[in-house]
Amino acid sequence: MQMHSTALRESPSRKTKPRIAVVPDAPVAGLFNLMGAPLAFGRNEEVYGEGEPAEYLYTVVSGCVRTSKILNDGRRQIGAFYMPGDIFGLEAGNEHSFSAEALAPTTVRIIKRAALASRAVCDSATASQLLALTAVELQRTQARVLLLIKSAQERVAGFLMEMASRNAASEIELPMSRQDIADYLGLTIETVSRTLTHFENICAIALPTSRRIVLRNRSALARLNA
Amino acid sequence: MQMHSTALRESPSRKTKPRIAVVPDAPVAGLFNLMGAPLAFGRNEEVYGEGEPAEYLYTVVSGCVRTSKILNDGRRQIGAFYMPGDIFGLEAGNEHSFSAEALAPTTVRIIKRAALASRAVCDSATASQLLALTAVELQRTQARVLLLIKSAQERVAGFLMEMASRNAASEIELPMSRQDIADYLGLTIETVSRTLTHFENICAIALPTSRRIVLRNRSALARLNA
DNA sequence: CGCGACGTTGAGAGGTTTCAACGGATGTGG
DNA sequence: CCACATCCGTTGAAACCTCTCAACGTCGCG
Repeated sequence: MQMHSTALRESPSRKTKPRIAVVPDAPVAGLFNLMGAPLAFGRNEEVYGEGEPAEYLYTVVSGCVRTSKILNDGRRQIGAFYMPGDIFGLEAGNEHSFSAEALAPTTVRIIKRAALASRAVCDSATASQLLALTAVELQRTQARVLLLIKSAQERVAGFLMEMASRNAASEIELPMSRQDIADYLGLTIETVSRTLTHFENICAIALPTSRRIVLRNRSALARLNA
Repeated sequence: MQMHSTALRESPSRKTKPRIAVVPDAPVAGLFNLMGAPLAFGRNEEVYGEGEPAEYLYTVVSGCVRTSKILNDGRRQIGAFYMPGDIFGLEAGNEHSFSAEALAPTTVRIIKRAALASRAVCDSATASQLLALTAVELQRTQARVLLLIKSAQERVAGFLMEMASRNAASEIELPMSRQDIADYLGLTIETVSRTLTHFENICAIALPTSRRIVLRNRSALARLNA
């Protein structure tokens, strides 16, 4: 059994107290007119836990959320990263198969699943939006599978491209730690770090800060991504 | 770039001519009352191709289907294996992102997506079945991600458990080649082969034939699966 | 200043791939 | 019916990649 990852290095902190966020509406599906008031979470604060009943759907207003799961051997698997406008909390069953934590100070808005479900029964627009949401999630997960069968370089390059595609800009501010990236890509923190400095050495990227990445040569990255 | 996989070793054959299958209804969602007459495909015959418009949904009546995709570097990625009762052809967009081929002589039944979509607008039962179908697909893909971050042994063990869970019996007849398994798990054919013989050596399985696998010690496999 | 969380770098061990050869099963043609 | 070609699966040895263990550097903060 190879492939080490974090075993709960994160200390769940509840330092940040909930506050009301003043942020323009993110580009979410129309059904989120039904959303309640914004909720705020501090860094590493848990939005919901694995195994809890999945009562709500969430949309990120500001900040960033990761979903994760601890395997029985202690390794951690990241489900996904959600940026402003993204919706998470969707589940096939009635309870969450991942837990969700805020990567940074984050505000989300919630909607009751039950309300959505009952609405979907008569309102086909709501139903099709739910379907579309699930389909998008499926597509992302399939893209992830495509990454995971590749080499470390390709995985990291693919990850950078994915992050860049959300920002449009060529400079990315990563909200997650190296450990998060490693657990997301099924690599170790050291391999991620080494790969990034390798990319810097071949001038594909620049690393002004460890959390800030400038894409110098996108086509080179795309080539590495194969 | 590590990790070699097949580059189109299969020769698409159209030897088998379509015939009518006489098989009891598989345990599929109720909406498949709308299904057309059974269609038959021969070994390695293509059901649909990547990039083609996704006009139909399919359900496997007998046989087995794999979905696959050729990456631009020639490697092949298997999307999934579909057994009798399974439904495939679901797509987020309007065209297939994978191609589908019969692994063995196979019969499927089809339904027009457009018909389903228009029906879903007024019939919320149909809509929720579609949603459930997509959710199941999502869950399977997430399970796949969980496998892919693990070691070769764990992947193969997990694959065997997955196959066994569909058969209930402790003896599995694999419809797919070693290469298919390798491409599904992101490993090489040699690693898959070696891992299987290793499992045989530790008496976790028996291999009467290369395609036939007897599970001798499920808990040992589950442990390897971690 | 010193501590702790985070990130980088190095060296060695281990796992998986690569390249190669072999054996068995299947199907075809003589 | 047998010889042969082909496909599929297995096995071996060496190269390569990633992990593991360890040390060091940086940053923010009490």
